[in-house]
Amino acid sequence: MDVVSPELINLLPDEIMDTEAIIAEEVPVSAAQPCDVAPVPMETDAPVTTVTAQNPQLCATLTPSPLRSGLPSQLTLVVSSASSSPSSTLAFKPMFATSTATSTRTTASLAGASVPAGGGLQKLSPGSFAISAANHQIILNKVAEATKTSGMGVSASTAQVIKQDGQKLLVTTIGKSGQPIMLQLPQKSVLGQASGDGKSPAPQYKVVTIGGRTELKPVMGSPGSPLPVSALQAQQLKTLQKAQVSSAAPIKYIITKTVSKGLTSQTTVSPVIAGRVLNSPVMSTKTISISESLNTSLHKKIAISPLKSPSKLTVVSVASQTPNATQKTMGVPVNMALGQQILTVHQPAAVSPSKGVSNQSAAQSLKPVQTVTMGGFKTIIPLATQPNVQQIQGSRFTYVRLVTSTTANPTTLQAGGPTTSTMQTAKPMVVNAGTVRMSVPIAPAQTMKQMVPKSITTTTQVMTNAQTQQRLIMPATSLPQIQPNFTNLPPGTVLAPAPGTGNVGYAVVPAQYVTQLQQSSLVTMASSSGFHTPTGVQAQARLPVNGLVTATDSSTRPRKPCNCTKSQCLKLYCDCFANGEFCNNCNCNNCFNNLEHETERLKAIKTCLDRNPGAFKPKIGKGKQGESDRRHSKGCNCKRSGCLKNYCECYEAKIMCSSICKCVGCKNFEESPERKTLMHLADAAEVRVQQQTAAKTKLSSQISDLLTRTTPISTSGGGRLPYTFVTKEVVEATCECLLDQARQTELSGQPQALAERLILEEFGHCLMRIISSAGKAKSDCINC
DNA sequence: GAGTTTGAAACT
DNA sequence: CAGTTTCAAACTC
Repeated sequence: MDVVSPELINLLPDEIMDTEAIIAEEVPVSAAQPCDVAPVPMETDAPVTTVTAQNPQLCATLTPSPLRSGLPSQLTLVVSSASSSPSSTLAFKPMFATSTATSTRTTASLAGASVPAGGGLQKLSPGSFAISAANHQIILNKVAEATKTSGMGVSASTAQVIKQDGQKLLVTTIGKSGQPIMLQLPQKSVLGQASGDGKSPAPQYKVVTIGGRTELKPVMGSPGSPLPVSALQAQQLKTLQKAQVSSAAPIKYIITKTVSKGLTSQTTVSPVIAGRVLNSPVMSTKTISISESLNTSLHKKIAISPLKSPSKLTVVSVASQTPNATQKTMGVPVNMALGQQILTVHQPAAVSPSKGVSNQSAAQSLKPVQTVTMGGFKTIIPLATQPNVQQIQGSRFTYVRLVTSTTANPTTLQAGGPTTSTMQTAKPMVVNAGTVRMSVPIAPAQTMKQMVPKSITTTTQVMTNAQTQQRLIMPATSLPQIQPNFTNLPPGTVLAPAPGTGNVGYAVVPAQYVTQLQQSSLVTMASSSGFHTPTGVQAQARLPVNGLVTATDSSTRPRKPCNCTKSQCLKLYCDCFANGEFCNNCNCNNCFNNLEHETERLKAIKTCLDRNPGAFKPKIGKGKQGESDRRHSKGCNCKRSGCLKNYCECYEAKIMCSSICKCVGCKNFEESPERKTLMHLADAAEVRVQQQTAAKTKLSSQISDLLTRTTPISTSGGGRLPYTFVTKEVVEATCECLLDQARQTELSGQPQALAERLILEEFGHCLMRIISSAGKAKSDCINC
């Protein structure tokens, strides 16, 4: 039973906790459902996860698991294995301690009696999902909070892998936007390395988001091990895509992850527009190589946070590790599917936020794949492909509601859901069982764990009942809830489990902080466990008007640190707070603008919103025609600065004061000579700075080049001779030699051509002597 | 770096 | 809504 902090519950918006709509979709899973019989729900309004397998047929349903504790998660795959290994079960445990019992229960609940509880599953890693070839099921189970990873008694020796030749696992999720996600295990895929079978071909795990196009798009990031897409898969994909409803050309990502021999993996995130992979350099296709080892689990999660811009996309990837070396684990990035699904982004309509329809109702209880646009915020991050993810979109941010899979019953599920299958030939099993339990941040669980110093305590528990597994049980007591207006919450805010509250509770987490925490998490994990992660999948993708996605590292986004001393950074005095960001690397004192004080922070946000519903809305509204029409939403009230100092918000924003302003003695207007003078000065200063910077860069380059080219010719040691040997005296001596040579040739009556040649030869001799002397001097210096 | 100025935010 | 206070950034020395 999960315990929710009443204090946090009070702060939870109703929208977040609304589960009624989801409950209706909650259906048990019929494990006996044959893959070839189960139709594939294609309704885009419903979350559909389809897993198809090739040789042997491997059909599965995925219910992407929520992140980390408190994020009930369950990923279920129904496997039709030709090899029918009696006990071939594979358990992928999530990075966050997933109890063995939980996985077992999940398996039992999904597979019926075919898998005895606690017996059939082989735990390869702390719980992500399990594959049971015997009962034709693959259970991807990421249980909600796992308080303890260890103690599960999982033995690597018992772990088994699926070794069917040519086996492929295709997981396709189709959502509202018609974006299938394929999880593929091609070529004798081995989903586990725990067996230590060195001869087994490198298992590959592939997650692909396909755009609206009918053809399967290339997958990147699988060097040396291309993931073949069989005709069947292609057909399935085509079928899926034909069923897609989305007419718009969505911007999507293709994420591929290849796990090679459980040692390395690469993840590539490529923005895709209308199913087309954008190879443009500016698209910042990100490839991440992540090391994995047998005793480490790689858990990747991708979070999207729109941040302050309607079209911003924050991608967070966290690699974590199971320190318990006694467990041979195979990090199967179950969350990759989740992350990728979240990552799928629709191209928002280029509409000014001011034009948008304001919907104060904020979050809505929607079908898992339904998105909500509010406050004119046109950015859409469709979670359509995510069966258990819902989007709650605010004016400047997007919430994602993760739907917890309970006991997925394909039959019931199909009945309950609008999904339909068009992949009969692919023999897919579709499980569309999702129950919204809570809105959770897209932030990685590890990140959240890292963020929250208060570790999950015993209050967080995973439901042991198979039917209610991973559900979050909310307190029966009716608690007053704050209802933060989603349209007015700080931009980029996502909801995160409150620290110390386990699976429940929410913290308003600025999107940027997700990446901030991500960075720190990576560092922490790497340093603590020796797990080296070259880079994390984190980027902020911005969706400009032209629809192209440009990924920028959030770390590069400048932000001035605040210096608050009395406001605790919980008032709009604090720029960080006002911008919806956590304080990070600030100089503030007694800062409460962090996750450790998310309760206070939520209250402060609520207070601000009560005082001013638009408190977190940008002050500088975008005009219809660009910056020329930008103006302060409220106008300034300057009295003494003439609106020509940065005290003035208009001037600071480099915009003119408008009629809205109540300033006195304003000089910040178009024809103002003072303003023009200041502008010219500012421009000139800027030019000077740029020139200086360019000059310094050029000089540095030249010096570096010079140092490089001064490599001695005659030095045997290969060291670089100091160019300082070419002193003034040396130059003069050289010139004297050359002049002397010239005189000699002139006196001897040599032709001019020959004279020039002799002079040049003399010059060469001089250089050789200089180099030789320099080398000797250097050698002498070293010897002494 | 300390002190002052300034105007937005917060408060009454 | 207006006046006052608080606050932190901008600015000056």
